[in-house]
Amino acid sequence: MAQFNQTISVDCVIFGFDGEQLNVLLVDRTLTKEGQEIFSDLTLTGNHIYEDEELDNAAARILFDLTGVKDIYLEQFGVFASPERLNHPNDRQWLLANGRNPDSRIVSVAYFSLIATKEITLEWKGRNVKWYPVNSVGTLAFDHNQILSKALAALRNKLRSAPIGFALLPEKFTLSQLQKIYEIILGTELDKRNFRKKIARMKYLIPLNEKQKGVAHKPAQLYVFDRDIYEKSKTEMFDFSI
Amino acid sequence: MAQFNQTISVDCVIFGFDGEQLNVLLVDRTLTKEGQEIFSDLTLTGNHIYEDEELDNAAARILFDLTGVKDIYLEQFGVFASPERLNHPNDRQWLLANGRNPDSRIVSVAYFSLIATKEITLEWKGRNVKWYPVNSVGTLAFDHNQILSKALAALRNKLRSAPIGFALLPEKFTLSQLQKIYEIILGTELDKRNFRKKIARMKYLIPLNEKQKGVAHKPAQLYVFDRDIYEKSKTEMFDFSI
DNA sequence: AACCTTAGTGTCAAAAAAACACTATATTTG
DNA sequence: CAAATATAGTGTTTTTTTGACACTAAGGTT
Repeated sequence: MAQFNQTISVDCVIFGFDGEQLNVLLVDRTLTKEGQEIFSDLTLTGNHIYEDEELDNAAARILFDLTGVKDIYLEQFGVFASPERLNHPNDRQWLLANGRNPDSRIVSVAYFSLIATKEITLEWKGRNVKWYPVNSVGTLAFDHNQILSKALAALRNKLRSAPIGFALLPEKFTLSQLQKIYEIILGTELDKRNFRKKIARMKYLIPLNEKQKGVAHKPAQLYVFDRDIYEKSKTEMFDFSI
Repeated sequence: MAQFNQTISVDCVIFGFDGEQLNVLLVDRTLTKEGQEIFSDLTLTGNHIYEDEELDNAAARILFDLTGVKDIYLEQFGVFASPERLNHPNDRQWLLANGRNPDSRIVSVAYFSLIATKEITLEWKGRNVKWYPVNSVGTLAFDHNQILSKALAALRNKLRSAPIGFALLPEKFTLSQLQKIYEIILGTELDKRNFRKKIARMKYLIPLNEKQKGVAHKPAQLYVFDRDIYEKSKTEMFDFSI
């Protein structure tokens, strides 16, 4: 059988939470030529992998280059390799402008990641990378709308079965903040008392001897997420569902 | 950034159920030279993709070549691309013997699939392809043990949330056969009455005016799975969990 | 001091899950 | 042909989980 070589890239759907809404990190690849804007649109963050690099490491590297943070939650959720990936009039032009062959298919391994936006500062390095609210993302380049949509589905799925929401919060957080994450990602309102009943079962949620300060209302108890306890409890049981 | 081209293959973890245990389709790539066996070991079924082929189509093609059956349940569950994929002393030799470059990494998109073994006859086409019980699979070539293990996890996960078990049964089946599939794949015993209570809710499970014949006990009611009703009910609700 | 805002807490009803044992009907055997 | 064997099929009770629901507490602000 004939054997074709393909270019493989890793695309990261980086979700960020700012306390109010869910955002996604996008690259503005607006191209200007002699002061004139040729086109303007957005892509997910991504890059090629090195020849001898693990896929997971490539995704972590891309994330590190953008955020300067390591050990971030990352999960592979799919591969995309449609030959008709160029779904936007600009795509072909952009590939040519970047020295790529627009006729070679790009196989894209997709990861999603969660970050508390306040915990990091974006390292732009000349690229135009910004947070955009997930709800108001318009048309993206290539098949990136489809990838984003699958990423959201995978995120929701995962959030129901594993305590990944903590990655979107600062180290110390309140239960109301945690609840808001569930509400925004899952797109439903949750009952405060029922929510607290459930998370009371999670032994890896540790209350601190510390309260919120400087808020114009009753200060909330602060909690931390104990990863060690979680890792141990994982083997014992499967107790997380909202 | 430098751009490396990679060989992409699709690996299919084809699960088969024979009424008793869960099997997986493996290729025996025993190599003999001048009548002497050089080595003997097993791999998952897989192949390269064509240049302009959708990944899903490539997986379906591989499956069709082996089984002669189309429209089989297939699901992508991961990508594997460790540079250390050659984990067996034979792997390098085998790649050389098959005209492949053992130093170029193979990126492998993995699918799993479900088949009722009795419904098909394997089309060997000169290759040595057989069913092996999942429980007693030994060391496989490359990273195929890892892929198989992830496939099983994905299968269990999927079985809990979607009615895919029917793909492992003949068209007409009994509730006891269905229950056995759940028990064997999930690795737990299920209560007969509770199981039947749950599946009674599934409107796409249609009882026939037909019973088992030639069995030395009370003959069981036969059922069919109505895919159309299932597809409709999917949009209405999410009612499948065992 | 009154007000505003979010934190925090318990009960009851409904639904779902889990435990549990006997009768029915076909074939096979003695 | 009577008994044995093997699996089919069927309801009730208890326990657990879920979902609905409303008031007091404690800070800061006006």
